[in-house]
Amino acid sequence: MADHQKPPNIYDVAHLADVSHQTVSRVINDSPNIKPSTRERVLAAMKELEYIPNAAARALVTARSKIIGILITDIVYHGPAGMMHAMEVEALNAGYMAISASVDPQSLESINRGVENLRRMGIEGLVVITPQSNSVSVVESTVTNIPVVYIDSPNQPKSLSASLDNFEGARLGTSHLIELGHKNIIHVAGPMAWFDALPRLEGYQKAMLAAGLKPRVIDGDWNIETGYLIGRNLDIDTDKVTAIFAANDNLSLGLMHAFRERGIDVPGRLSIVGFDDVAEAPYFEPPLTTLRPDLAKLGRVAMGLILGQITGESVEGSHTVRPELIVRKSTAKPPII
Amino acid sequence: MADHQKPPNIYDVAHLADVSHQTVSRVINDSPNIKPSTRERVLAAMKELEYIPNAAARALVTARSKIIGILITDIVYHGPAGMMHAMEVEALNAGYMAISASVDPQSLESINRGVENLRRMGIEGLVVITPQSNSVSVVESTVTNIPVVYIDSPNQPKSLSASLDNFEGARLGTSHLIELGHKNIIHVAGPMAWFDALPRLEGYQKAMLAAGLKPRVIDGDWNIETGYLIGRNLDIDTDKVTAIFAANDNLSLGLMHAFRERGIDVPGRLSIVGFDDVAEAPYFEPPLTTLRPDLAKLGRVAMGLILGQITGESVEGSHTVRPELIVRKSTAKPPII
DNA sequence: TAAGATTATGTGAACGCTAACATTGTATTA
DNA sequence: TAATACAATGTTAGCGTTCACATAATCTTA
Repeated sequence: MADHQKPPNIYDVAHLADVSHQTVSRVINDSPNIKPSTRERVLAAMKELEYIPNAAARALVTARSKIIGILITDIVYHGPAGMMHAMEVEALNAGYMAISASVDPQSLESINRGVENLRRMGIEGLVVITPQSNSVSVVESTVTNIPVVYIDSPNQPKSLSASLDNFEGARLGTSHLIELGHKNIIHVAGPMAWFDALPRLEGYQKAMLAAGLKPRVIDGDWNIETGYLIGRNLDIDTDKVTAIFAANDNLSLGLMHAFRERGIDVPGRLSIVGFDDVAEAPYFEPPLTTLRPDLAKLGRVAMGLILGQITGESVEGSHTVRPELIVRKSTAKPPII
Repeated sequence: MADHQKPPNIYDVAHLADVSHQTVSRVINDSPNIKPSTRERVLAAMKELEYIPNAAARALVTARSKIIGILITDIVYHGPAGMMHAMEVEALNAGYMAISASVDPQSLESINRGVENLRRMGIEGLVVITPQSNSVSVVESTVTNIPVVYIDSPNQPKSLSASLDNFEGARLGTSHLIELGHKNIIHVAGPMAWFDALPRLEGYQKAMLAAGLKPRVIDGDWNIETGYLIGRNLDIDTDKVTAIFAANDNLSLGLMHAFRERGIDVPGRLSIVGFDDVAEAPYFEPPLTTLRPDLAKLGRVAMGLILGQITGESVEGSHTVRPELIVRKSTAKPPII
């Protein structure tokens, strides 16, 4: 309540340390050719005054905000905390600050507003987390003159991207079932408006065809409820289905919930593989075999790409992070039918 | 790849619109006393040049960054996306940008660094999401001269806070069990280093005592695994335990997992109430009765408090958000033992 | 229509910092 | 010791805004 005095500036520090303001600036920026004793005097003065450099002034004169923007076009399924944190740390290590805006992927206006706000802050680069198709083009057309990196978007020649190797993950999961001896394996696919869904489908198909098996796909989305409904209606006897590769853990959870209701034993009668390895997966009933994506790594990679772009180290192509197969109790050898 | 020319400034716009730079500034800031025709000319010029106001320059001269900092001291359990999003939107509506830093609550250095980084950006206010005890004092001593609001911290007379009404939530959940006819209800508590844990315990106790029942508490933490271990070892027969109020959904999930292994029917033999209403709760086996906190609202409230502080509308005291009881299948009348 | 009030616009300075150049001090070499 | 190099520091200007003030244009009202 007492004194809301103006915060100290570089001149105040200079005055106290009895040097020019430029020398203070040099100390702040670790310039060479500063006498150690001088540096210490300045440092002491900064400490005494509790001096904090004014980011705005610096950004104004250098034309570099030291801020990276993160545009999150979907909040529920993606952009989990771990990934954000990883990105933040990566940025910080390079002297950058990360700032995020979450927008509604369905609304162009929302996306535009988000981008606009980030740009107003003077971001030097942008990471776009956009698991859905429509958002990309909007961003692409809106944001020019700063580097952009996409997470989870399909590889686009013109722009950089970091993505999960969904194809390989799906192949891995499906192969696991095939190796156990399953022949009739269904894939419950994710929504095709999402980038992740298609390569997961393709990875499944690839593995099936490679083993001489016939792929069979049921359309789904990412919701537990959908898995549940599919599970309730699925006829597993006609085609002697013994395994399901679901496009994500939610679907798996819903499926298993339905099967339990129907008295279909997992994995005795039916094996299930999910995708995502959500935190609860080990405690599903039964614990779920699934693919674990290293999202933190994905975030790090993406941030690394952006920083590389900014500092001019040209990095090319698209970078991919491979998920790991986590085998739990939801998969077993097929029953003899 | 073509022209990386310097972005246009206010003078460029002024020139094109044939007015002074100050008039452009007025248009940007919606000043009164601008002739409509002039405004339109300026607006057109801004559009043509794709002019974006330079936030740094503005922040420099106004000494207001229009940025609110959010310090997240724990990333795993809290600060879920929904809350962040709500805060962001709230800030945006007031013309502010939210910027977050996530830090390790165990490391004072990490906390300090996080605060430091935020302050360097010139934040005008700070929201601290700190469900653990130790962090608060650090922030309190470090951050002076800008308003701070705590989320989920205990009510502190000197600083503002927004928090979940854990006490009331716990009372609600316990009362639900009591109303069903349960007498021997155990509380599996959360870790006491977390602010949320104690009021949940107290709310449970209050409800029990009010009904003339004897509280019985088992120490836990927030982890599924812990719930599982407790569930495996719990003797429910000696004391004729018929219900458990767990401090969160994770514990409930672990407990139920253990009970299923042991052949203890939920809710036939044992009723369970959780806390949090995680997304998977409806698909637990059985679907979990739990308390749903409106985290988005909590975020909104907190951001509202900060903005109020900044704009000078003094808001007093601490604000609380009451969770809602969601009754599902994990609770039923007690069995006759 | 002249005086005052009000609306609309312009001018210069300042915010706090760094870049570029200028100057001084100190060490090195001939 | 003088000439030179280089290290250490200082001086000035400018980044793109808004603020405070000054001025010009227009509207009232007597």
